[in-house]
Amino acid sequence: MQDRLTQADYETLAAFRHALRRFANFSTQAAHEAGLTTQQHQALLAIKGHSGGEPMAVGGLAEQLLVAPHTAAELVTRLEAGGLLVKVGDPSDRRRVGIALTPKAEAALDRLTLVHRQEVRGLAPRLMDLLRSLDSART
Amino acid sequence: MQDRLTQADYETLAAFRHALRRFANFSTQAAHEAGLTTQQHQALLAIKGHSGGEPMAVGGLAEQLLVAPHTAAELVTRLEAGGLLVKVGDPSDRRRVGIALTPKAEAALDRLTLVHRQEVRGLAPRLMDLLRSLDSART
DNA sequence: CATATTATATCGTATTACGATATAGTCGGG
DNA sequence: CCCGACTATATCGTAATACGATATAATATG
Repeated sequence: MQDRLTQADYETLAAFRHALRRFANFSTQAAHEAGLTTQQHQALLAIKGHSGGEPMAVGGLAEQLLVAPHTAAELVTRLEAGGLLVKVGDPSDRRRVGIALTPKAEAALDRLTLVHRQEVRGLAPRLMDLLRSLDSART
Repeated sequence: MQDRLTQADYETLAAFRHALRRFANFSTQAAHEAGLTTQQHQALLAIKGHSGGEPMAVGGLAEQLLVAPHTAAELVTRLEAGGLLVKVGDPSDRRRVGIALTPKAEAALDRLTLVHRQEVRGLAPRLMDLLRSLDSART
């Protein structure tokens, strides 16, 4: 379990990080081509992928993106300015600000999600290999 | 292959990105506790994980980190100032600047790599599930 | 030997997440 | 029913860092 590190461990972990960076890079570029920053794209995806019944609020977005609530608030402000989402008041708790995607955001996200699914599918075999390599030496 | 997107696709992809963010977050925090930024940590890992015979140069580091060469040069400058690496001249091409880890860097990287291997091992099952989910609907 | 190309470095700038703080709304005890 | 504690969101100034444009040095090519 906590056996010594080998040079192969360093190499595998380096390759793993490299693969993650390549994916992040691909994603950032795809987002930019759609006129979005990668954070904006990931915010839209988090909102769309939010399965709960209630619409997502600013705080929930912060939680999904692992940023501070006030950072999510800033992000939402920029997205709203770009016409990608609208704020909807929550009658049951008027502090909360629900957020909903606009058709423009849905369209952009749809395109981005298609190419991302494609990319992840292509990436998967290599990623799985690396994950297994890091695990295989386990006692 | 290019079948329609379902709500499940959005949710799986959102969960995948969430998992990646959690890993990135863990890594950044671990690096900070070791007195490094995450880029510095990843630079050290890339250098250590570089298997080629020649020592890694600034340009090679840039390639591994997917940043512009001059960004890698800045990063190297900061790492050198922190006593984490030393530049070694290349006699065969005096433009090139080889980079080698100091014992201090080796020690920090050793500790970080152990906890990262642990974290990746814990992360692997979930990640593999998500990767398979994105692939399973494939025709 | 002049010019193009490659490798690294410098400088100013823009983006963005954060800390500190502010405002608005909710809730529970007395 | 109202006051203080708490929660949700928002604002502002700041720091970190990757980038574009550019510079310098070394090598390669014709």
